[in-house]
Amino acid sequence: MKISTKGRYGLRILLDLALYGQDTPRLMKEIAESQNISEKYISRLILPLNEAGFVTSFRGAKGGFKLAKAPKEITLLEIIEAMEGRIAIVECTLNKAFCPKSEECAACKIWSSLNKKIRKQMAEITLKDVLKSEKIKTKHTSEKQ
Amino acid sequence: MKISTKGRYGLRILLDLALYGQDTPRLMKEIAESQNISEKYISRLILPLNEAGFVTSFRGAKGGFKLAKAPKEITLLEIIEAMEGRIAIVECTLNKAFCPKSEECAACKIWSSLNKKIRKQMAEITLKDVLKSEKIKTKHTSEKQ
DNA sequence: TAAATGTCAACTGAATAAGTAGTGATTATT
DNA sequence: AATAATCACTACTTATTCAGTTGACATTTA
Repeated sequence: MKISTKGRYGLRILLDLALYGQDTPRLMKEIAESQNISEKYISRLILPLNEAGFVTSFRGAKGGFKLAKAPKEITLLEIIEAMEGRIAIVECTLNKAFCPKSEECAACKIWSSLNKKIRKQMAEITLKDVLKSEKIKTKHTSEKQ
Repeated sequence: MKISTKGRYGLRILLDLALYGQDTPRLMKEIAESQNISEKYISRLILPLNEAGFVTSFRGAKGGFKLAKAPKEITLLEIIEAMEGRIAIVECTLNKAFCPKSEECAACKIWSSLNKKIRKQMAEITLKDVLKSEKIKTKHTSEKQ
């Protein structure tokens, strides 16, 4: 029952872009330094974020990344699922052919229902909410998002 | 974001006891056969369930296990946490010294809040709920196993 | 007292996750 | 057009965790 580092880093990258990448594109190098993640690893992690439409990439000199959507339009669920694939707390939620015994299936129903609730909770949290708690901490600095 | 087999098997064992172990103690061997798990593995998995007070063990000949509580008194949260330890979808929920950067901490707040919600959801589901969906399925057969 | 049971620790193999290395393609600047 | 800076993608290595087995030991009822 853990969110992988992929998922966690995905959130941090988007948070970083929301904070510092609104005007000019933000370099992977900058994200890497700011977030203390190797540049190489960032370059791998940012790919699915791009694919999911959360960031826009600008190639060439003066290139980099910008957030492609408003923070309130990006949910935690979308971020995590972009990074880790669909959330399924047990296998049979995704793969129905996974249950051999009937008892297992009774349990499966419960797992599925719980899975649905968890995904719902995650869909109700947006990047903006994360930003908010970030801002409270740094509110003196008269900074924008 | 997966429930481990330990947790899943824990639920299945309790479900099995709730269904078939109410009158006479149920043998590990029987649980093992019914649930298609090796007897040896069962013997390891049932330990934390015993420790948590969900089952009572009877030693010696004619021994075995019985459910120690009413199904409605056993929550999914308790079962999983007995089997896997406290649920913490990210490490810093348990271990505050885990956050080096401020951005991480903003994220941490969100993770903690989500973690709390997930645990709440799981605390609202009891073994009785699982039993219910099991019974609906097998109500024609007037049979067990 | 012996057969049947539960308790416990140590170990092995498999699967997954985390992170690195390197190569190629694209594009703004000069 | 050349170049330097960027993103895009694949293959690989290492570390960690998970799943399950083995086997010795302790307890208890018929």
